[in-house]
Amino acid sequence: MGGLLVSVSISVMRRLPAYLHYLKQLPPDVENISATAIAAQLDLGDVLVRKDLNSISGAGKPRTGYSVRGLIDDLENFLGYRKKNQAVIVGAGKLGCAMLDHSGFEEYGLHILAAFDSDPKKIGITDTGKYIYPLSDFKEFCSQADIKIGVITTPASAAQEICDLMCGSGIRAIWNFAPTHLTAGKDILIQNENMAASLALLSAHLSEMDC
Amino acid sequence: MGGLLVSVSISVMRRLPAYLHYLKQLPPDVENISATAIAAQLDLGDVLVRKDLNSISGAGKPRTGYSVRGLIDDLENFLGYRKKNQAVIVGAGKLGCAMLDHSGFEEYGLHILAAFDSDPKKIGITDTGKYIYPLSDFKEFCSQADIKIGVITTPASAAQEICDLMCGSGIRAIWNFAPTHLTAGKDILIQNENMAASLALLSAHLSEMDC
DNA sequence: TAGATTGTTAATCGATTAACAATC
DNA sequence: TAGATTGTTAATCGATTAACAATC
Repeated sequence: MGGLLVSVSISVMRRLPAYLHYLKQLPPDVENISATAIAAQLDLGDVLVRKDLNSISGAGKPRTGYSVRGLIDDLENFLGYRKKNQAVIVGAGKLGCAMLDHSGFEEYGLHILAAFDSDPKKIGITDTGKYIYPLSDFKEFCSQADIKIGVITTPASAAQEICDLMCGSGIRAIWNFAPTHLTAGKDILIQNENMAASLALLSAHLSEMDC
Repeated sequence: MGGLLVSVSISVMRRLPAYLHYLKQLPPDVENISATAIAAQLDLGDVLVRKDLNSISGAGKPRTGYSVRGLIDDLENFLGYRKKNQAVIVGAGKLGCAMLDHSGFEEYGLHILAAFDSDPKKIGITDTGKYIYPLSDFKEFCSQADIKIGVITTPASAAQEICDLMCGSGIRAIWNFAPTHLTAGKDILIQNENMAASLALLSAHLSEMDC
């Protein structure tokens, strides 16, 4: 039930999950760890790690380092992994269904309740027993369940329309997998999972090596 | 068959696909467009757009702007979307299969040939007719087909092992969806699709709003 | 020509790193 | 105490923005 009001830059935020993951896979008998050790494992500078950790935790002690347990606690709280964020998906294609049935997001506090699709053939129930509802039920469902997070896995052509629908249904944060730029009011966070950019970076790396 | 050897920072690279997507969805009668117009649509600064475009294309003309056609050509070539990059997936779970069957990556020049899994129950053929082979065939397959890109969609626990296998099979660029940090030789590009970080950003945005 | 737009050089901003002081 | 490690202040680096000159 933290609620610590610390604000941290986006670059820092991106590294925090990596620290947490590293700490969690340490053998259970490791009680303390130094920033230098973490940095070496994750290919980062040691001062950077110290600064990052210091900004969300006060747990570091000279000579001994950081308490692994304490750091995990602070990271999980700060990252919201101990909250239960309810979410819904729009777009029950392959990717949408894969995400709906994927249990791994629970670990990060994301609980995906259901998916919605405009295609009547998609309506039904998945392998893991989750429901796919008609898109017409979307707004009602979201306000009933007080959903704040929406995931878009539609084709690019439908994404902006769905984005608007989400904004009109009380959703405040959107995780967008459609390869397109979405516009929404500035109190709505749009987090793009930018696969096209990732692919371009892979391709560029290969081209570089050809020379 | 471009091959222009321009190198561009990662931040620029990430924006290029957004420009391309915007240009492609313009009505076909728009022949020229100004950096200012693009910038407004994508919530970017106009000078930034001009600099980005200028670094990969020489097509800008004072007073008229950029040729939409010319820009699309230059972007597609630069981003490697017109190349055919062959790739394979390891980890034929929900996400792996969704990606294997997803036709959308072709548009970005990524052709996913097949998937591999260590679980014998997963071996077989998908809805779209692609094969899932036993992991033991992986190395042989990659060298035969001269595969340079590997996609990892295994659980975190198996990811490093698969990463090593890929490196030993001639793969030069890895697209990692497992939530873990991978280490490989520095001539191998590891592109992490950092979902945990995305989720943390969504969660942080919601917490901020509670106050 | 005048005006819109590009491209470039200088200024600003933010993030990372280096140097060092503080502490157990 | 001496030494390892943290945390902080100053320096560097890179990316973005502002100002302006060049061009059609």
